[in-house]
This record gives sequence, C-alpha cells and structure tokens, in this order.
Amino acid sequence: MDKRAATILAVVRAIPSGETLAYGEVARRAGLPRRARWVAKLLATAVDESLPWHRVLRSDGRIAFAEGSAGFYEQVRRLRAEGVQVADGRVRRSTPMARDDLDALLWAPA
DNA sequence: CCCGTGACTCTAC
DNA sequence: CGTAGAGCCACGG
Repeated sequence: MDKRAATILAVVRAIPSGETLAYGEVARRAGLPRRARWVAKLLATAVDESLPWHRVLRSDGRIAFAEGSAGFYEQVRRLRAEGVQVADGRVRRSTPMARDDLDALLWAPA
C-alpha cells in the first residue's frame, strides 16, 4: 500500500461516529483533489475491519452502492447504528452543517 | 496506445 | 427539488 492510500484511510478513520463525508471531500482532505473514484476503489479493496467506510457517501448524501445491493443494506445498517438518519438511500441532516463547521469539528484538537 | 469500467462530481436545465 | 451529460482518474484488457 502506497503513502497516498494510507493518507486516504487515515482521513476516513478520522471521521467521527455519527458524521459523514463525501468521497471527494475525503480525497481533498488527503491532499488528492479529483480522486473521488479512487477513494471509492480503495474502500472497496480495503481489508481493515475497523475502517469506518460506511461514513463515506456521495456528494449529494446518497449511499454509493446500488440500491438493494448487499453493500447498500450493510451501509444503511451501520449508519443507523450510529444514529444517522437514512431515508430513501440518502442521509438526512435536519440541520445541514456548513463546510466550515464540519472542518472545525473534524480538525478540532482532541 | 486506445477503450471500457466504476462505492464519483459538477454544471445546466 | 431531479435528471442528463461531460469530466475525471486509476487500472486492466
């Protein structure tokens, strides 16, 4: 596994439980803009069981897996287990969080 | 080297 | 809001 992959996975692991991030955002935070598809491919081949891959969604908040597929249900199940509202294969945020607010949350000092 | 294939994204309408 | 269409990028045939 190269350094870029490791960085991507680190960003994914940094997503707090109950929060989500888009593939493109993950790539951007890892310093690899326009690599969204690559992030998806990476998650698909990742073996680390502790990796919170389910917290990564499409930019519009929808589950990336085809609706009805095994992965789709698995992701919905995991998200709901963390208290995330999912309806029609899409994550619902009652109060959409601004990008800056999410930034502050993710990068806030422990 | 060209072509197809995605757990993608952005812009127009 | 939702749907095309084009763009994008790593990879394999």
